[in-house]
Amino acid sequence: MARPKSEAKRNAILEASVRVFAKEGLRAPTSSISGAAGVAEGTLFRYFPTKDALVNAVYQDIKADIAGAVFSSFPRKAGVRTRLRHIWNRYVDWGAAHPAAHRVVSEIELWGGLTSESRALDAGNLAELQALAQSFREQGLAAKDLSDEYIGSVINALEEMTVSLVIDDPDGAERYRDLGFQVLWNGITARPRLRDLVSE
Amino acid sequence: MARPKSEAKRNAILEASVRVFAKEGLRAPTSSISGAAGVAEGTLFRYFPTKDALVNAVYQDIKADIAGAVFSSFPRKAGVRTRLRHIWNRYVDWGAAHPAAHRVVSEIELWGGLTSESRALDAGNLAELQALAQSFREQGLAAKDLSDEYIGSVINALEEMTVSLVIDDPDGAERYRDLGFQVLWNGITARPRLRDLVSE
Amino acid sequence: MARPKSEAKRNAILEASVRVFAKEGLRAPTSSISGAAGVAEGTLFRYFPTKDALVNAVYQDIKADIAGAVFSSFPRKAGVRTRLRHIWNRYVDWGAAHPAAHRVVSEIELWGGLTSESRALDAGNLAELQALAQSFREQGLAAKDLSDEYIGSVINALEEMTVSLVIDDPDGAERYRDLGFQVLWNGITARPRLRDLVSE
Amino acid sequence: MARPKSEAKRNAILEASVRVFAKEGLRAPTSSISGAAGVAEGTLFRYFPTKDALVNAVYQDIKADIAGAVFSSFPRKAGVRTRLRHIWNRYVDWGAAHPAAHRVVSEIELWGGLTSESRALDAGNLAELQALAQSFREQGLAAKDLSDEYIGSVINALEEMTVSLVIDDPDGAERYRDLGFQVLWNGITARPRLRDLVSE
DNA sequence: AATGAATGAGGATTCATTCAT
DNA sequence: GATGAATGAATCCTCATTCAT
Repeated sequence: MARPKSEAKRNAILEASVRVFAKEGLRAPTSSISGAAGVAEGTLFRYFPTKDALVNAVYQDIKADIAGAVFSSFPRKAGVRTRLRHIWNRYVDWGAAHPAAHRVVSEIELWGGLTSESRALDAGNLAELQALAQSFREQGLAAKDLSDEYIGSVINALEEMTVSLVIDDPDGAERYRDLGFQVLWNGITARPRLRDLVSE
Repeated sequence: MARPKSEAKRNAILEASVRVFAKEGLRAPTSSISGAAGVAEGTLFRYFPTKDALVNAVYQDIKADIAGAVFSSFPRKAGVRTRLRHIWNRYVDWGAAHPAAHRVVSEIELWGGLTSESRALDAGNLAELQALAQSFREQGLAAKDLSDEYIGSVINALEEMTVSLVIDDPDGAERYRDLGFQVLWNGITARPRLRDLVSE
Repeated sequence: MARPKSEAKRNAILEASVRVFAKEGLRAPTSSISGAAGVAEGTLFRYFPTKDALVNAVYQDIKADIAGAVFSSFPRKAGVRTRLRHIWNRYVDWGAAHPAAHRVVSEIELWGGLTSESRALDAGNLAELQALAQSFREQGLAAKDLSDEYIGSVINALEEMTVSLVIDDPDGAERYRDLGFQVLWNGITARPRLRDLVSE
Repeated sequence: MARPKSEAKRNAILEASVRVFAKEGLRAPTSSISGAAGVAEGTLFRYFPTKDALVNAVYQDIKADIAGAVFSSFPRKAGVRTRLRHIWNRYVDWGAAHPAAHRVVSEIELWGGLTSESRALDAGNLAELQALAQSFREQGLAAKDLSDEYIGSVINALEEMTVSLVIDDPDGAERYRDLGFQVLWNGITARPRLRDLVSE
């Protein structure tokens, strides 16, 4: 090879994309991104054939980052509550630490140009979430009528809410994180005689 | 005249905007909108001086519509739960009935071009919500540590989640509506004796 | 209508295209053309949706012009030779008078982007030519074995040759025109008694 | 060294150029050509300093190939008709065998970037042709008023016509070749008592 | 000598907005 | 007031060419 296609440059473009998209939205020109990445306009297109492909790559990159953050040292053997709390904390912390990426993911999801491959990436995370939801239900902790999928939605909705609150008010981070988990737990666990069941 | 001539034409443009923006995103050309509205390209700009102004007007129009749907015949004298349930049902039903508008509002909120005037519009709705949260707390129903604002966020997050679920699966509408409210209620009301256990 | 889409402007663009394409080839930028036509860059695309469409329109426009020149006051009742001579003269004269257009048509034909609609336009002219060839043959004038189609090809080939010669050397126009016709006539008419000599 | 290393590579590029130019036109990117030739993008420019130079080289290469095909074992001592027939057959056969190269030459000739050196190459062939025309005329075979140059043009025009017909309809190859020659011969040779017949 | 990554000027096309009718 | 033709800046992407490896 004359010069290998630098991984560093690819990452520079992805990171610049996050920064620029966060500030200007997905309608930011590719030239802003190449500029922010310190490469020529044409170079961007050697790494990503179209702007759409770039956006998809940004999405996949962030999703992989989230998955790494959330599932690294995941206490797979621990009790349901501990595992859920792990995911919760990790995701909220990730969001707090990466507000730009968080914002960009939201915009991309609304965007309408995601490839099915990109969408498939979520399946992994989701599967893990639903596995958790399943053992949650099997232990009789779940309020009746809640499906695995539904529980996943609730977790997700309250995670997103919490991340937004934390980003808007970083000083309240820990409080929001705890409150959110409490609301989540109370929201989805069965109420009557809970104390017997919740011994963990 | 301050107002341009035809209110009907203005509404046609607003409605076309919702349809077109829902399908193509905010990056849809103004010419698509004027076309969909059955007016000439130039006419649009007699009603809205710029595209940004149009987007803001769309936002305000939808928000006003939501407010009308949610607060019309609001049982101001009824109990907290009834009032909350009223808001909950009305909002979810509105979302189910207006998926396009719902989607467009989400995109506009992420968009970054909302004027402060537009943002202020929400204040009204929010005020009502927080009034509700306040009496909710005053009656000792709320889990401790939940501020009015925070309760508003939770309501909002679970509303959005529920609307999305209903739009994706209209047949489950009523079930999602009820489940969502149950999760909300359990999530934010105090759990008499469980506090001890939940301390982590 | 606010302002009708000016036919004059459309023609200005077509004529500028011929001039510019003749000088710079089909790879000339559209901006050169709009500039030469005295309109804005964007205006060109209101009249022709793509560059390809423009090239096709140029082709059709020129072909129509040729057909007009060649078949106006066509002596349909006259003898074969007169009619052939009419076409011959008119075409050669047209080419001499429109060297740029002549050149551009050649390049477009080699280009590979002609629509079937554009190609169909030639059918008209060709039909007329072949009708002529047919009556030519029916009168026993044609050398044996020459099909209508083939005769058409010969006419065309010698016409093109003649036009090129005339363009390169305008002073010899009349001579080339006469010589060419003589070669054509001798080439395609039967030679009563010469067959013996020509046996190879 | 003056010559770059691999003659094989140079030829691979030239042949790939013909293939690619025939399919995509001269506007084909150099990267398509290097790809088709199995060399790196940069390698092409070690053999040909610019794209224009490559096109000129392609032209010269094809022209040399034609000259080889047409004038190898040329019966220099034979009669005019035999010699003309030799050239005719060889050229038509070459065209039939190399439709891509034939097409590419046409496009290059229209292209406008040929160097004078490239144009000069034809001179050789042309000289031979005109020598033929000269002895043709000297033997009193030519119709009066036909210059050597003019006769060359006619030969060329009918050759091109014939090659095109053969490429479009390979089954008719031999027939087109013979017919074409007959038209050519009749077209340019004197007709004994033509004036009687041609009374117009 | 060969490679292919990097470059950036250039080109087709879009679209918000203006303005003549 | 309504229209839609006209505008040209802005954008995505291409590609001939250079140059580090």
